Amino acid sequence: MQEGLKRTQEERRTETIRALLAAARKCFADKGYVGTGTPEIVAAAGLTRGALYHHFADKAALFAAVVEEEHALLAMAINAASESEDEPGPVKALIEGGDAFLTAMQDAGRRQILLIDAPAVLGREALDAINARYGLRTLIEGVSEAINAKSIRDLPVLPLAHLLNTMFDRAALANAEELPGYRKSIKALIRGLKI
Amino acid sequence: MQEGLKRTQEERRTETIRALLAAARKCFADKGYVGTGTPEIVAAAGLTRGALYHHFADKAALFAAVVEEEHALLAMAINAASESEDEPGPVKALIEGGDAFLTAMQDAGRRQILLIDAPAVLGREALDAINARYGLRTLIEGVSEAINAKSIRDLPVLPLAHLLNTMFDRAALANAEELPGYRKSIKALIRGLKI
DNA sequence: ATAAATTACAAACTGTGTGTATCTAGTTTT
DNA sequence: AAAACTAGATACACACAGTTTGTAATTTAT
Repeated sequence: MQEGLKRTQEERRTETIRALLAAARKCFADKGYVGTGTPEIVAAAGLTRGALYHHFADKAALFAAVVEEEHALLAMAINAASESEDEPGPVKALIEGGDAFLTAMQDAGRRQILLIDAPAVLGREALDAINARYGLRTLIEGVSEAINAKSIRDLPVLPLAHLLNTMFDRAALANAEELPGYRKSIKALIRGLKI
Repeated sequence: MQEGLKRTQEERRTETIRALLAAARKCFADKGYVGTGTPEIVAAAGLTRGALYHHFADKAALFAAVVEEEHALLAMAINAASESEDEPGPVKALIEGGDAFLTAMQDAGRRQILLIDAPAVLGREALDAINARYGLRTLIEGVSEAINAKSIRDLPVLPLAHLLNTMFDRAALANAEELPGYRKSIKALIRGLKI
Protein backbone atom coordinates (compact mmCIF):
# COMPACT_ATOMS: atom_id res chain seq x y z
CA MET A 1 0.00 0.00 0.00
CA GLN A 2 1.63 3.22 -1.12
CA GLU A 3 0.89 6.31 0.87
CA GLY A 4 -0.35 9.52 -0.66
CA LEU A 5 -1.48 8.06 -3.95
CA LYS A 6 -5.14 8.50 -3.26
CA ARG A 7 -5.29 12.25 -3.58
CA THR A 8 -8.51 14.15 -3.59
CA GLN A 9 -9.32 16.10 -6.74
CA GLU A 10 -8.77 19.36 -4.96
CA GLU A 11 -5.31 18.21 -3.92
CA ARG A 12 -4.37 17.09 -7.41
CA ARG A 13 -5.71 20.29 -8.85
CA THR A 14 -3.95 22.69 -6.52
CA GLU A 15 -0.71 20.76 -6.62
CA THR A 16 -0.70 20.69 -10.42
CA ILE A 17 -1.47 24.38 -10.66
CA ARG A 18 1.23 25.12 -8.13
CA ALA A 19 3.77 23.12 -10.14
CA LEU A 20 2.76 24.85 -13.35
CA LEU A 21 2.99 28.29 -11.80
CA ALA A 22 6.39 27.57 -10.28
CA ALA A 23 7.80 26.22 -13.52
CA ALA A 24 6.27 29.03 -15.55
CA ARG A 25 7.58 31.65 -13.17
CA LYS A 26 11.10 30.37 -13.55
CA CYS A 27 10.94 30.07 -17.34
CA PHE A 28 9.34 33.47 -17.86
CA ALA A 29 11.83 35.04 -15.49
CA ASP A 30 14.81 33.47 -17.22
CA LYS A 31 13.87 33.71 -20.89
CA GLY A 32 10.95 36.08 -21.16
CA TYR A 33 7.43 35.41 -22.33
CA VAL A 34 8.05 34.87 -26.03
CA GLY A 35 11.32 33.09 -25.32
CA THR A 36 9.65 30.28 -23.42
CA GLY A 37 7.38 27.71 -24.99
CA THR A 38 4.66 25.77 -23.26
CA PRO A 39 6.47 22.45 -23.89
CA GLU A 40 9.39 23.80 -21.89
CA ILE A 41 7.17 24.88 -19.03
CA VAL A 42 5.30 21.63 -18.65
CA ALA A 43 8.52 19.65 -18.95
CA ALA A 44 9.96 21.64 -16.06
CA ALA A 45 6.78 20.95 -14.11
CA GLY A 46 6.89 17.22 -14.88
CA LEU A 47 3.56 17.37 -16.68
CA THR A 48 2.20 17.60 -20.19
CA ARG A 49 0.54 20.37 -22.11
CA GLY A 50 -2.75 18.65 -21.51
CA ALA A 51 -2.58 19.63 -17.86
CA LEU A 52 -1.71 23.20 -18.71
CA TYR A 53 -4.61 23.69 -21.07
CA HIS A 54 -6.93 21.96 -18.67
CA HIS A 55 -6.29 24.56 -15.97
CA PHE A 56 -5.53 27.65 -18.04
CA ALA A 57 -7.28 29.04 -21.07
CA ASP A 58 -4.04 29.76 -22.87
CA LYS A 59 -0.42 30.72 -22.40
CA ALA A 60 -1.34 34.32 -21.68
CA ALA A 61 -3.71 33.24 -18.89
CA LEU A 62 -0.91 31.25 -17.30
CA PHE A 63 1.32 34.29 -17.56
CA ALA A 64 -1.38 36.47 -16.00
CA ALA A 65 -1.55 34.08 -13.05
CA VAL A 66 2.22 34.31 -12.66
CA VAL A 67 2.01 38.10 -12.75
CA GLU A 68 -0.71 38.06 -10.12
CA GLU A 69 1.37 35.82 -7.86
CA GLU A 70 4.47 37.92 -8.38
CA HIS A 71 2.60 41.07 -7.48
CA ALA A 72 1.42 39.46 -4.28
CA LEU A 73 4.97 38.43 -3.36
CA LEU A 74 6.22 41.89 -4.17
CA ALA A 75 3.59 43.49 -1.98
CA MET A 76 4.54 41.16 0.86
CA ALA A 77 8.20 42.07 0.56
CA ILE A 78 7.39 45.76 0.61
CA ASN A 79 5.06 45.44 3.57
CA ALA A 80 7.65 43.44 5.47
CA ALA A 81 10.24 46.15 4.84
CA SER A 82 8.04 48.99 6.03
CA GLU A 83 6.60 47.00 8.91
CA SER A 84 8.65 48.14 11.85
CA GLU A 85 8.47 51.78 10.89
CA ASP A 86 7.01 54.24 13.32
CA GLU A 87 4.51 56.46 11.57
CA PRO A 88 6.43 58.89 9.41
CA GLY A 89 4.85 61.86 7.69
CA PRO A 90 2.91 61.09 4.50
CA VAL A 91 5.62 62.46 2.23
CA LYS A 92 8.31 60.49 3.96
CA ALA A 93 6.07 57.43 3.78
CA LEU A 94 5.84 57.80 0.03
CA ILE A 95 9.57 58.07 -0.36
CA GLU A 96 10.29 55.17 1.96
CA GLY A 97 7.67 53.02 0.30
CA GLY A 98 9.32 53.76 -3.01
CA ASP A 99 12.71 52.80 -1.66
CA ALA A 100 11.30 49.52 -0.41
CA PHE A 101 9.82 48.92 -3.83
CA LEU A 102 13.13 49.55 -5.56
CA THR A 103 14.89 47.20 -3.19
CA ALA A 104 12.30 44.48 -3.71
CA MET A 105 12.68 44.95 -7.45
CA GLN A 106 16.37 44.08 -7.47
CA ASP A 107 15.60 40.76 -9.13
CA ALA A 108 16.08 40.41 -12.86
CA GLY A 109 13.35 37.81 -13.22
CA ARG A 110 10.83 39.92 -11.38
CA ARG A 111 11.68 42.88 -13.56
CA GLN A 112 11.37 40.81 -16.71
CA ILE A 113 7.93 39.55 -15.73
CA LEU A 114 6.37 42.63 -14.20
CA LEU A 115 8.01 45.45 -16.11
CA ILE A 116 9.07 44.10 -19.48
CA ASP A 117 6.59 41.44 -20.53
CA ALA A 118 3.44 42.14 -18.56
CA PRO A 119 2.55 45.46 -20.22
CA ALA A 120 2.84 44.03 -23.71
CA VAL A 121 1.29 40.61 -23.01
CA LEU A 122 -1.60 41.63 -20.80
CA GLY A 123 -2.09 45.15 -22.07
CA ARG A 124 -2.22 48.31 -20.00
CA GLU A 125 -5.83 47.84 -18.96
CA ALA A 126 -5.53 44.33 -17.60
CA LEU A 127 -2.20 45.04 -15.98
CA ASP A 128 -3.51 48.15 -14.28
CA ALA A 129 -6.44 46.12 -13.00
CA ILE A 130 -4.04 43.68 -11.32
CA ASN A 131 -1.72 46.43 -10.20
CA ALA A 132 -4.62 48.32 -8.66
CA ARG A 133 -5.07 45.46 -6.20
CA TYR A 134 -1.44 45.56 -5.02
CA GLY A 135 1.27 48.19 -5.17
CA LEU A 136 -0.69 50.85 -6.95
CA ARG A 137 -3.40 50.62 -4.32
CA THR A 138 -1.11 51.56 -1.46
CA LEU A 139 0.45 54.25 -3.60
CA ILE A 140 -2.95 55.78 -4.26
CA GLU A 141 -3.71 55.67 -0.56
CA GLY A 142 -0.41 57.29 0.23
CA VAL A 143 -0.92 60.08 -2.26
CA SER A 144 -4.44 60.56 -1.02
CA GLU A 145 -3.30 60.83 2.58
CA ALA A 146 -0.56 63.27 1.69
CA ILE A 147 -3.04 65.49 -0.11
CA ASN A 148 -5.65 65.26 2.65
CA ALA A 149 -3.01 66.11 5.22
CA LYS A 150 -2.13 69.12 3.07
CA SER A 151 1.44 67.86 2.98
CA ILE A 152 1.60 68.14 -0.80
CA ARG A 153 -0.19 70.19 -3.37
CA ASP A 154 -3.76 69.41 -4.27
CA LEU A 155 -3.54 67.41 -7.48
CA PRO A 156 -5.68 64.73 -9.13
CA VAL A 157 -4.93 61.62 -7.09
CA LEU A 158 -5.07 58.88 -9.70
CA PRO A 159 -2.96 60.57 -12.35
CA LEU A 160 -0.37 61.59 -9.81
CA ALA A 161 -0.26 58.10 -8.33
CA HIS A 162 0.12 56.56 -11.76
CA LEU A 163 2.92 58.95 -12.60
CA LEU A 164 4.77 58.13 -9.40
CA ASN A 165 4.19 54.44 -10.03
CA THR A 166 5.63 54.76 -13.51
CA MET A 167 8.68 56.57 -12.22
CA PHE A 168 9.38 53.84 -9.71
CA ASP A 169 8.98 51.24 -12.43
CA ARG A 170 11.47 53.08 -14.60
CA ALA A 171 13.91 53.46 -11.75
CA ALA A 172 13.66 49.75 -11.05
CA LEU A 173 14.90 49.08 -14.59
CA ALA A 174 18.01 51.19 -14.13
CA ASN A 175 21.23 49.31 -13.60
CA ALA A 176 22.85 49.29 -10.21
CA GLU A 177 25.24 52.19 -10.72
CA GLU A 178 22.49 54.46 -12.02
CA LEU A 179 20.05 53.63 -9.27
CA PRO A 180 21.27 56.18 -6.72
CA GLY A 181 20.77 58.97 -9.23
CA TYR A 182 17.24 57.78 -9.84
CA ARG A 183 16.49 57.58 -6.12
CA LYS A 184 17.77 61.08 -5.61
CA SER A 185 15.77 62.47 -8.53
CA ILE A 186 12.56 60.79 -7.42
CA LYS A 187 13.03 62.07 -3.93
CA ALA A 188 13.48 65.60 -5.25
CA LEU A 189 10.42 65.31 -7.47
CA ILE A 190 8.24 64.15 -4.58
CA ARG A 191 9.63 66.72 -2.17
CA GLY A 192 8.92 69.36 -4.77
CA LEU A 193 5.24 68.64 -4.34
CA LYS A 194 5.32 69.77 -0.74
CA ILE A 195 3.31 72.82 0.05
CA MET B 1 8.08 50.90 -74.77
CA GLN B 2 6.71 50.99 -71.28
CA GLU B 3 7.88 53.77 -69.06
CA GLY B 4 9.36 53.22 -65.63
CA LEU B 5 9.98 49.51 -65.97
CA LYS B 6 13.72 49.82 -66.14
CA ARG B 7 14.37 50.73 -62.56
CA THR B 8 17.81 50.91 -61.09
CA GLN B 9 18.58 48.58 -58.22
CA GLU B 10 18.65 51.46 -55.80
CA GLU B 11 15.18 52.47 -56.92
CA ARG B 12 13.78 48.96 -56.58
CA ARG B 13 15.43 48.58 -53.24
CA THR B 14 14.21 51.81 -51.69
CA GLU B 15 10.75 51.44 -53.14
CA THR B 16 10.40 47.89 -51.81
CA ILE B 17 11.65 48.88 -48.38
CA ARG B 18 9.31 51.82 -48.37
CA ALA B 19 6.36 49.58 -49.23
CA LEU B 20 7.33 47.10 -46.53
CA LEU B 21 7.72 49.79 -43.91
CA ALA B 22 4.40 51.38 -44.81
CA ALA B 23 2.54 48.08 -44.70
CA ALA B 24 4.26 47.01 -41.51
CA ARG B 25 3.56 50.33 -39.83
CA LYS B 26 -0.13 49.98 -40.55
CA CYS B 27 -0.34 46.34 -39.44
CA PHE B 28 1.67 46.86 -36.26
CA ALA B 29 -0.35 49.95 -35.45
CA ASP B 30 -3.66 48.19 -35.96
CA LYS B 31 -3.03 44.75 -34.49
CA GLY B 32 0.16 44.97 -32.48
CA TYR B 33 3.44 43.15 -33.03
CA VAL B 34 2.40 39.64 -32.10
CA GLY B 35 -1.00 40.11 -33.68
CA THR B 36 0.42 40.61 -37.14
CA GLY B 37 2.14 37.92 -39.15
CA THR B 38 4.72 38.46 -41.83
CA PRO B 39 2.41 36.97 -44.50
CA GLU B 40 -0.09 39.68 -43.71
CA ILE B 41 2.50 42.43 -43.98
CA VAL B 42 3.94 41.36 -47.31
CA ALA B 43 0.46 40.81 -48.73
CA ALA B 44 -0.42 44.39 -47.82
CA ALA B 45 2.78 45.52 -49.48
CA GLY B 46 2.10 43.49 -52.62
CA LEU B 47 5.26 41.45 -52.13
CA THR B 48 6.34 38.10 -50.75
CA ARG B 49 8.19 37.08 -47.66
CA GLY B 50 11.27 36.64 -49.78
CA ALA B 51 11.52 40.39 -50.18
CA LEU B 52 11.07 40.96 -46.49
CA TYR B 53 13.82 38.58 -45.45
CA HIS B 54 16.08 39.92 -48.15
CA HIS B 55 16.01 43.41 -46.68
CA PHE B 56 15.52 42.68 -42.99
CA ALA B 57 17.18 40.13 -40.77
CA ASP B 58 13.91 39.11 -39.15
CA LYS B 59 10.53 40.37 -38.08
CA ALA B 60 12.00 42.21 -35.12
CA ALA B 61 14.43 44.09 -37.38
CA LEU B 62 11.52 45.23 -39.53
CA PHE B 63 9.73 46.37 -36.42
CA ALA B 64 12.83 48.22 -35.25
CA ALA B 65 12.91 50.09 -38.56
CA VAL B 66 9.26 51.03 -38.12
CA VAL B 67 10.01 52.27 -34.61
CA GLU B 68 12.91 54.34 -35.88
CA GLU B 69 10.75 55.91 -38.56
CA GLU B 70 7.94 56.59 -36.13
CA HIS B 71 10.32 58.28 -33.74
CA ALA B 72 11.55 60.51 -36.53
CA LEU B 73 7.99 61.48 -37.46
CA LEU B 74 7.19 62.13 -33.85
CA ALA B 75 10.23 64.36 -33.44
CA MET B 76 9.21 66.30 -36.54
CA ALA B 77 5.71 66.84 -35.22
CA ILE B 78 7.04 68.09 -31.91
CA ASN B 79 9.57 70.39 -33.53
CA ALA B 80 6.89 71.79 -35.81
CA ALA B 81 4.68 72.53 -32.81
CA SER B 82 7.39 74.33 -30.87
CA GLU B 83 8.76 76.10 -33.93
CA SER B 84 7.22 79.52 -33.72
CA GLU B 85 7.86 79.88 -30.02
CA ASP B 86 9.88 82.78 -28.77
CA GLU B 87 12.49 81.60 -26.32
CA PRO B 88 10.76 80.69 -23.09
CA GLY B 89 12.59 79.93 -19.87
CA PRO B 90 14.06 76.42 -19.59
CA VAL B 91 11.36 75.19 -17.23
CA LYS B 92 8.59 76.48 -19.43
CA ALA B 93 10.36 74.94 -22.42
CA LEU B 94 10.27 71.54 -20.70
CA ILE B 95 6.58 71.83 -19.95
CA GLU B 96 5.69 73.04 -23.42
CA GLY B 97 7.80 70.37 -25.05
CA GLY B 98 5.95 67.80 -23.00
CA ASP B 99 2.62 69.19 -24.04
CA ALA B 100 3.65 69.00 -27.67
CA PHE B 101 4.70 65.41 -27.12
CA LEU B 102 1.36 64.50 -25.58
CA THR B 103 -0.48 66.10 -28.45
CA ALA B 104 1.63 64.29 -31.02
CA MET B 105 0.97 61.05 -29.19
CA GLN B 106 -2.79 61.22 -29.63
CA ASP B 107 -2.66 58.41 -32.16
CA ALA B 108 -3.53 54.91 -31.06
CA GLY B 109 -1.25 53.26 -33.58
CA ARG B 110 1.70 55.37 -32.57
CA ARG B 111 1.09 54.52 -28.94
CA GLN B 112 0.81 50.83 -29.72
CA ILE B 113 4.11 50.82 -31.58
CA LEU B 114 6.23 53.11 -29.46
CA LEU B 115 4.84 52.58 -25.98
CA ILE B 116 3.29 49.11 -25.87
CA ASP B 117 5.27 46.87 -28.19
CA ALA B 118 8.65 48.52 -28.59
CA PRO B 119 9.86 48.03 -25.00
CA ALA B 120 9.07 44.33 -25.01
CA VAL B 121 10.15 43.57 -28.58
CA LEU B 122 13.36 45.59 -28.75
CA GLY B 123 14.25 45.58 -25.07
CA ARG B 124 14.99 48.60 -22.93
CA GLU B 125 18.57 48.90 -24.09
CA ALA B 126 17.91 48.96 -27.82
CA LEU B 127 14.87 51.16 -27.43
CA ASP B 128 16.76 53.65 -25.32
CA ALA B 129 19.46 53.72 -27.96
CA ILE B 130 16.90 54.73 -30.59
CA ASN B 131 15.12 57.05 -28.22
CA ALA B 132 18.39 58.75 -27.35
CA ARG B 133 18.63 59.95 -30.94
CA TYR B 134 15.19 61.56 -30.88
CA GLY B 135 12.88 62.71 -28.13
CA LEU B 136 15.04 61.73 -25.22
CA ARG B 137 17.93 63.70 -26.66
CA THR B 138 16.08 67.00 -26.61
CA LEU B 139 14.73 66.18 -23.19
CA ILE B 140 18.23 65.62 -21.86
CA GLU B 141 19.32 68.90 -23.39
CA GLY B 142 16.36 70.66 -21.86
CA VAL B 143 17.04 69.27 -18.40
CA SER B 144 20.70 70.10 -18.76
CA GLU B 145 19.97 73.68 -19.72
CA ALA B 146 17.55 74.09 -16.87
CA ILE B 147 20.14 72.87 -14.41
CA ASN B 148 22.93 74.97 -15.89
CA ALA B 149 20.71 78.03 -15.79
CA LYS B 150 20.06 77.23 -12.13
CA SER B 151 16.35 77.20 -12.91
CA ILE B 152 15.85 73.83 -11.26
CA ARG B 153 17.65 71.91 -8.57
CA ASP B 154 20.99 70.29 -9.33
CA LEU B 155 20.18 66.64 -9.98
CA PRO B 156 21.75 63.87 -12.07
CA VAL B 157 20.75 64.78 -15.61
CA LEU B 158 20.25 61.38 -17.21
CA PRO B 159 18.15 59.80 -14.47
CA LEU B 160 15.99 62.88 -14.20
CA ALA B 161 15.53 63.06 -17.96
CA HIS B 162 14.60 59.39 -18.09
CA LEU B 163 12.11 59.84 -15.29
CA LEU B 164 10.47 62.76 -17.04
CA ASN B 165 10.46 60.82 -20.27
CA THR B 166 8.75 57.91 -18.58
CA MET B 167 6.12 60.17 -17.06
CA PHE B 168 5.29 61.62 -20.44
CA ASP B 169 5.05 58.14 -21.90
CA ARG B 170 2.65 57.12 -19.16
CA ALA B 171 0.57 60.24 -19.60
CA ALA B 172 0.36 59.54 -23.32
CA LEU B 173 -1.29 56.22 -22.53
CA ALA B 174 -4.02 57.83 -20.46
CA ASN B 175 -7.41 58.12 -22.07
CA ALA B 176 -8.66 61.48 -23.19
CA GLU B 177 -10.65 62.40 -20.10
CA GLU B 178 -7.77 61.60 -17.78
CA LEU B 179 -5.19 63.49 -19.79
CA PRO B 180 -5.78 66.93 -18.25
CA GLY B 181 -5.14 65.51 -14.79
CA TYR B 182 -1.89 64.02 -16.02
CA ARG B 183 -0.82 67.27 -17.63
CA LYS B 184 -1.54 69.15 -14.45
CA SER B 185 0.35 66.68 -12.29
CA ILE B 186 3.38 66.64 -14.54
CA LYS B 187 3.42 70.40 -14.61
CA ALA B 188 3.36 70.47 -10.82
CA LEU B 189 6.12 67.87 -10.58
CA ILE B 190 8.38 69.84 -12.90
CA ARG B 191 7.59 73.17 -11.27
CA GLY B 192 8.43 71.59 -7.94
CA LEU B 193 12.01 71.23 -9.14
CA LYS B 194 12.41 74.96 -9.41
CA ILE B 195 14.89 76.51 -7.07
C1' DA C 1 28.67 44.23 -76.58
C1' DT C 2 28.54 40.19 -74.22
C1' DA C 3 29.68 37.27 -70.43
C1' DA C 4 30.22 37.00 -65.48
C1' DA C 5 28.88 38.41 -61.10
C1' DT C 6 25.85 40.49 -58.07
C1' DT C 7 21.39 41.92 -56.39
C1' DA C 8 16.26 41.64 -55.81
C1' DC C 9 12.80 38.84 -55.07
C1' DA C 10 9.72 34.54 -55.36
C1' DA C 11 8.49 29.91 -54.11
C1' DA C 12 9.04 25.91 -51.67
C1' DC C 13 10.68 23.62 -47.41
C1' DT C 14 11.46 22.80 -42.39
C1' DG C 15 10.91 23.25 -37.74
C1' DT C 16 8.57 24.82 -33.83
C1' DG C 17 4.85 26.27 -31.06
C1' DT C 18 0.02 27.18 -30.01
C1' DG C 19 -4.48 25.60 -29.35
C1' DT C 20 -7.94 21.71 -29.86
C1' DA C 21 -9.94 17.25 -29.94
C1' DT C 22 -9.86 12.75 -28.38
C1' DC C 23 -9.05 9.26 -25.16
C1' DT C 24 -7.85 7.10 -20.54
C1' DA C 25 -7.46 6.92 -15.60
C1' DG C 26 -8.89 8.36 -11.32
C1' DT C 27 -12.50 10.53 -8.18
C1' DT C 28 -16.96 11.83 -6.58
C1' DT C 29 -21.87 11.24 -6.50
C1' DT C 30 -26.07 8.61 -6.43
C1' DA D 1 -21.74 -0.53 -7.86
C1' DA D 2 -22.84 2.29 -11.65
C1' DA D 3 -23.08 6.76 -13.57
C1' DA D 4 -21.25 11.26 -13.90
C1' DC D 5 -17.54 14.16 -13.58
C1' DT D 6 -12.70 15.81 -13.29
C1' DA D 7 -7.63 15.48 -14.19
C1' DG D 8 -4.45 14.82 -17.36
C1' DA D 9 -2.00 12.43 -21.44
C1' DT D 10 -1.75 11.68 -26.41
C1' DA D 11 -2.50 12.88 -30.97
C1' DC D 12 -3.82 16.27 -34.39
C1' DA D 13 -4.32 20.52 -37.22
C1' DC D 14 -2.93 24.90 -38.18
C1' DA D 15 -0.05 29.03 -38.45
C1' DC D 16 4.01 31.41 -38.53
C1' DA D 17 9.11 32.34 -38.44
C1' DG D 18 13.25 31.60 -40.66
C1' DT D 19 16.03 29.14 -44.34
C1' DT D 20 17.05 27.33 -48.71
C1' DT D 21 16.78 27.16 -53.40
C1' DG D 22 15.68 29.01 -57.74
C1' DT D 23 14.94 32.85 -61.22
C1' DA D 24 14.76 37.36 -63.24
C1' DA D 25 16.80 41.70 -63.41
C1' DT D 26 20.71 44.86 -63.03
C1' DT D 27 25.48 46.01 -62.68
C1' DT D 28 30.33 45.16 -63.54
C1' DA D 29 34.15 43.37 -66.18
C1' DT D 30 36.28 42.00 -70.28
